[in-house]
Amino acid sequence: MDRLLEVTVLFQHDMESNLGARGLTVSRTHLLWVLHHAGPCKQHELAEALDVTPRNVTGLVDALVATGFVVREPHPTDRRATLVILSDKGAATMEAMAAEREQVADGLVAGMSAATVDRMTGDLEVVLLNLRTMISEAGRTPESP
Amino acid sequence: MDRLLEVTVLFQHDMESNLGARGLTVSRTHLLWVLHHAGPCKQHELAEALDVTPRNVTGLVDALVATGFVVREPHPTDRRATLVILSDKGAATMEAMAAEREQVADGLVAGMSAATVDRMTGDLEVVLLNLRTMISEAGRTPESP
DNA sequence: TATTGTTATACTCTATAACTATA
DNA sequence: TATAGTTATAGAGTATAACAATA
Repeated sequence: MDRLLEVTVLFQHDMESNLGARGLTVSRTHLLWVLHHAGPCKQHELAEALDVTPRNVTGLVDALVATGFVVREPHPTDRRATLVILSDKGAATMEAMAAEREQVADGLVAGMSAATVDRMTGDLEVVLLNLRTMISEAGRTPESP
Repeated sequence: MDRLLEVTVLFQHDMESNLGARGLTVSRTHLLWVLHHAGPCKQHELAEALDVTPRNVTGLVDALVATGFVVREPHPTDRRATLVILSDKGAATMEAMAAEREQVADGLVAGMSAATVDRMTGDLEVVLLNLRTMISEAGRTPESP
């Protein structure tokens, strides 16, 4: 199972490098990702989607506005709320990332037959179920780094 | 390949919860892990092992001393350096974590035959190689959260 | 009264740069 | 001069609590 951890760590690390080159961080990208899929959102909705406090969203959106990835607009019907919307730059970035994502997914299974990939996917599904079961059952799982 | 990411995210999240319950963080545990395997270290050595600045190690060790997981001792031959050593509490914690780790590894593949596990391990090895190749080749890999 | 977002404050991880004590 | 660790400063993510404006 150390393979899994190793893949995890490498992936994470590489991801941060690439985002950094684009002027983004993991958290901010996560927020952009939600906007990309859900469309314009209230900050409150973003907080729920990211499982983070509203205060935290304020900071992330501030940073994304400053770097031009999103814009704030007043909510049409609720004057307490603000809508967060992808800018042209933000939308283009998300498009590019989605495309890259496909490439990477293909690259990861390079040299493996479709059957093998399906098989591994099924195996991982079992692991995922086991993991979920363990988490909900007790709330244990250890260290590692 | 989304299975992989999902496993990754769940794992990470659960790990943080458990460490938090013990009064630890991922970074601090990583440092303890190095001490557990390498024995007493100079802070400089820890900085290299964790791939982090010496200044950062100072902060981590400060926190671990304050919470009683490690102690600082003068280096026997180099009076510039300090040795960081696991306390009894720290050592006991690492032992417990190592044991739990085995349990979790078993739990992850519960219901899978030994042959299936071997097969999946081999598949993941290929993925790992592909990932390494992609990283060194260019330095690309995308987002995702 | 309840909700939305903000200011205020604080903790953790991380980095660079400058400084002290030793080699 | 070079090395080990520290102080000083800064930026990112995160959290709680108190507060304003609006429902």
